[in-house]
Amino acid sequence: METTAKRFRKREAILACLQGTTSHPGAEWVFEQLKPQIPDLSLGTVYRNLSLFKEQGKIISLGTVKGVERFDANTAPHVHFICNGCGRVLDLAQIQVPTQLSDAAASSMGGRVDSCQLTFAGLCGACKTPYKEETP
Amino acid sequence: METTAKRFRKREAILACLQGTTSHPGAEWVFEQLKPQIPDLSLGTVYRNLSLFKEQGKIISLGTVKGVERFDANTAPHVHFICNGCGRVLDLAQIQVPTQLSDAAASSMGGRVDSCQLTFAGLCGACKTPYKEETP
DNA sequence: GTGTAAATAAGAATTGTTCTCAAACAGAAA
DNA sequence: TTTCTGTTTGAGAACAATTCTTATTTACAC
Repeated sequence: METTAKRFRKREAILACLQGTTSHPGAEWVFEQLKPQIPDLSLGTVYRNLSLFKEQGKIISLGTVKGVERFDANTAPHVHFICNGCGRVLDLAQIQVPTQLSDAAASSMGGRVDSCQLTFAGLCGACKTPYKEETP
Repeated sequence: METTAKRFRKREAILACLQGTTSHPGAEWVFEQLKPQIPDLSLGTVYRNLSLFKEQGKIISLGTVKGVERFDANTAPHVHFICNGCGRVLDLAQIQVPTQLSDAAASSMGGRVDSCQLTFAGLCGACKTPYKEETP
């Protein structure tokens, strides 16, 4: 029977959805993705569980892009690029934040550094050379 | 009469307020600061003008911290530290993001890098060692 | 004075997110 | 099986930050 996954926890589906994409989506996107498979999914459940995963450290928040909080199931420290054109968030896996920067940060303000986020913004390859956009 | 500047543009007051602080505030904070001097200031005006300044490049947005967008009139690239204890945002003027990182970012994704933000998070000196009393 | 375009106040509308609560569910115990 | 108990959920109300609308005010040119 095809009663496989649908009867089980939606929580797992939400985490799996995030783990199965590199698009650093927001809650709404996850909801839209899962809705066809899980028609009785509620947007509130998506928010609730994303929030839970964040607390548990299973996912991280990249902050809000254009008013929407974006998430990443890749919890390893890595660098991001936000396209101001299309809003996409890309991983820049090649780039590492030098550890001496973290050390310098900690010592320069006498506190403790728990995490760091390096984010570049600009235009991605596709948006850099766009089709001509007209205002009517 | 002391009706000198207050009857003139609120826009200027909003920018000046942001330029006169290092606290990386949000719209509400700016509004509260100016309200005593400009009693008929509207919160909408603060939002509108912050948005305008951002567009014009006169200020930058640090993104949202706990749901509130924070701004900085210091448009020179610099590093920030967010204290998870007290929520303050500090400048780490001593630290620079190596330019080769930006270059690497741009070339690795074939786009254009317009800005970068390096943000550390953790506990500031005060929050790291709480209740440390000074000698009386 | 009149005309005009920019800036504003006030608050309504919008939007992303959180909260409430009753119902559904999963698993343990009887 | 049936009952019990704590967990998860759907639906939508509530909320807060931000944006939008509109009528009014201002600055300035004529």
